[in-house]
Amino acid sequence: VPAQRNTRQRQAIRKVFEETSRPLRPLEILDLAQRHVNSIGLATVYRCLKALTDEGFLLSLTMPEVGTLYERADKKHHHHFYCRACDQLFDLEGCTLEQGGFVPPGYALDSHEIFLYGTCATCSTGATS
Amino acid sequence: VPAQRNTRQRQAIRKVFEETSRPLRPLEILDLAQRHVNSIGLATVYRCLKALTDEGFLLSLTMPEVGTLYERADKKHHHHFYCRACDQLFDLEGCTLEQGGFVPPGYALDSHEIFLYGTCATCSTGATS
DNA sequence: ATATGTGCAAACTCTTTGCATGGAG
DNA sequence: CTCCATGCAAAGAGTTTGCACATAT
Repeated sequence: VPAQRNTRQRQAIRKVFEETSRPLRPLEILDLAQRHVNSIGLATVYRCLKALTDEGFLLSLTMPEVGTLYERADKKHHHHFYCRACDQLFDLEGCTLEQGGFVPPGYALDSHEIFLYGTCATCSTGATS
Repeated sequence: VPAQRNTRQRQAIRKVFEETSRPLRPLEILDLAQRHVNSIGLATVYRCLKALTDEGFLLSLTMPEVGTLYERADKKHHHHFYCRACDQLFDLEGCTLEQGGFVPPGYALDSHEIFLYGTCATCSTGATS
């Protein structure tokens, strides 16, 4: 990770995530960051999001039907619940995969998606690529 | 669902999915469909995919890092395992959410994503929209 | 015969990149 | 003073849409 300059733009984006814990879309981030540095452009937002993700401050999250969002990386492992009614994303405490189907009381579950990433049996075994 | 004409293009796309059970990307579908009807265009592929999804023949699946894929809707409920090594998507038997962390033997799990969709407690309770 | 489906190209959205200028170190 | 980061605009991917023509019914 090369050294990062502490520009006003980068500070502004950091501040946005210090002010908000919910996952944010790039355009929301641009809008919120412009309140601190009004000349900031979308390309800079994208570049900073990438840099902040690489340096471990942010995590990116691509949610089917919703798009790509960014959130702080220092939250503990969790998953997300998207409410189609209010178009908002909620963090879920704990991990459904480990805990067996935990959904907060009062939440009505329509559907779910589980994606697993790794190495398949064939690739694990022999192949050096 | 309005009546659908049984065009050669639509037949070709149906045939592609009868020949392959793994999830396919739009460009792969175009390529495979062109073997049956070589004049078919990408816009038609997209329109047919939408129509075939609406009529329940296909399901679409947007996988983070991988993109949007389509697969036949008549498979039983399952999830997917993406192997980063071979860039292939595998169907998983059964549902991890219900069965508690099932991963086939030999598969090495790097990471996972779980997305839940529905209505949150607040929206469930009062609000008529 | 008639209206829906198709093919092409243009439009759109989201994201990335090239280049000249600005500012952190 | 030097180089990295920024802002803008253009370029790319992926997907959708307008329009004239083809074709299933």
